[in-house]
Amino acid sequence: MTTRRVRARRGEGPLLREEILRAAEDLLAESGTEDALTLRAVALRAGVSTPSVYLHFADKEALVEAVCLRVWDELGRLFTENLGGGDPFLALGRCARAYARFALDHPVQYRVLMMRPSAAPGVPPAAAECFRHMVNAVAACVETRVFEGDPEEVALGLWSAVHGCVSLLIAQPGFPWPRDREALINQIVRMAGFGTALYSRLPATIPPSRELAADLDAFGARLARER
Amino acid sequence: MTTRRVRARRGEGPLLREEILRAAEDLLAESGTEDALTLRAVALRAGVSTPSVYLHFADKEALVEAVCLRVWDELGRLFTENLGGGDPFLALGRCARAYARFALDHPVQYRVLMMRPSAAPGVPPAAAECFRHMVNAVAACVETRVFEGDPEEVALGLWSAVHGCVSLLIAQPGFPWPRDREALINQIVRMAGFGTALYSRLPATIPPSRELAADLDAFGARLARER
DNA sequence: TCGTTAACCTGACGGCGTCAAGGTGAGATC
DNA sequence: GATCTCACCTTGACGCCGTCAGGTTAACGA
Repeated sequence: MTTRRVRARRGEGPLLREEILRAAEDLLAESGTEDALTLRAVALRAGVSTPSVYLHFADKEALVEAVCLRVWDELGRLFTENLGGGDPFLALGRCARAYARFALDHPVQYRVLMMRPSAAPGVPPAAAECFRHMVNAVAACVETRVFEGDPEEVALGLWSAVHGCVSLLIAQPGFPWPRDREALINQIVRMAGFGTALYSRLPATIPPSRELAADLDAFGARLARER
Repeated sequence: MTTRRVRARRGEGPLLREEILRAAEDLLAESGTEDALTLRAVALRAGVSTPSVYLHFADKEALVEAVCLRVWDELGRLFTENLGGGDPFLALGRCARAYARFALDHPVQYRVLMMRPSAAPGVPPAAAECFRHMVNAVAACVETRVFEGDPEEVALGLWSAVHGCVSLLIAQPGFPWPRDREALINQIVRMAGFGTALYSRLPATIPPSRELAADLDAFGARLARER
């Protein structure tokens, strides 16, 4: 759309904000990289002059951030969906998988918001809500004693693990990744969940590898036998 | 240094490459962000005209990458140091901690190389060597049976966990991080290590949270009693 | 001394984010 | 219906950026 936009009527100025966001969103979807989001390109697409963008966004950074933030509402929905009920440990796992799937479904937006030096101090507002959800879910796991310690710290650890996996998948597609991404995510989520549950219970000095392996074998076998 | 560089003698053209890298390195260290690495600024600092940079680097991307790659030799050294000997599981832990420390010591370089869409396909050469080291270390752990499965896949999982933690620390300083970074790293490393060791041994369906917690308690207690 | 050529420079191009200033037309006012 | 007003948007420019085509300079071999 290079046709000139008709001027909004009085009191309807903010409409332009929405149209600019739409234009930027489309541009991002088509190009697949945020480099395509130049103010000129966005303004042209919205049928408006370049500096008009400044009527609704402080600078380019604010525009890009706003564009990428739009999809994060979806993530909030995913969290509340998956944290619904049932066993809190399983709920947390579902939640982590949903997070990973979300990130891989929106790689550009995820990169912009999570893998760049954030201009504003503090947590990105959208991520803050998700984090709050997650801390609650972890707290529920602490309640059932599957986790121990400060829910915030534990949540940060779990978040780190999942974020690490998806961010590497996004930024380093050249790594020797296994075919099945879903399986990899599952591996990470289980690793993080069980690892968190286990490590706080271990004595300060752990046995040598071979003995630890045998002990873990026994534990796994016993767990399998019991049910 | 804005003084003009004296022209290199015949056959000593490549010297300029080194001086440009030095200038860029200094600029990066002083500013703390790769945005300061403009070709003009680097060239000025090196006492040379802007297009002269192109005599030794294909484009800006190549220059920035070369600058950031310089510190990765150090990481290779750290790996071989820490993977030296002793229990392979412990060695892997030392290695992961060294990796994290390295990343936090060189946040800009780490971000540029690991948290951006890599232009070149395949693993960044410097990271590839580290990865090879890590796969070997994991293979040693598979040897002692503390880990199971394909060493490459397992290594990717461990790498993901540590990378996730440090990349979040670097890109999201506003998160409610605990005071003690070292402790956080330790938590992540232990989580990843023990989680990887444990999860492959568990039955397909795991017990509900409270029972799992009790089982893990018992396991931890038994392990503590045994030594 | 002179020609060759490696080493480097000049000047320019198009594109970028950003800003100061000006236009313009829809709706209120008379 | 004419006029005024000001919310909405444009024009034109600035300085910076990466990049390139072509020219200049000086170290060396003959």
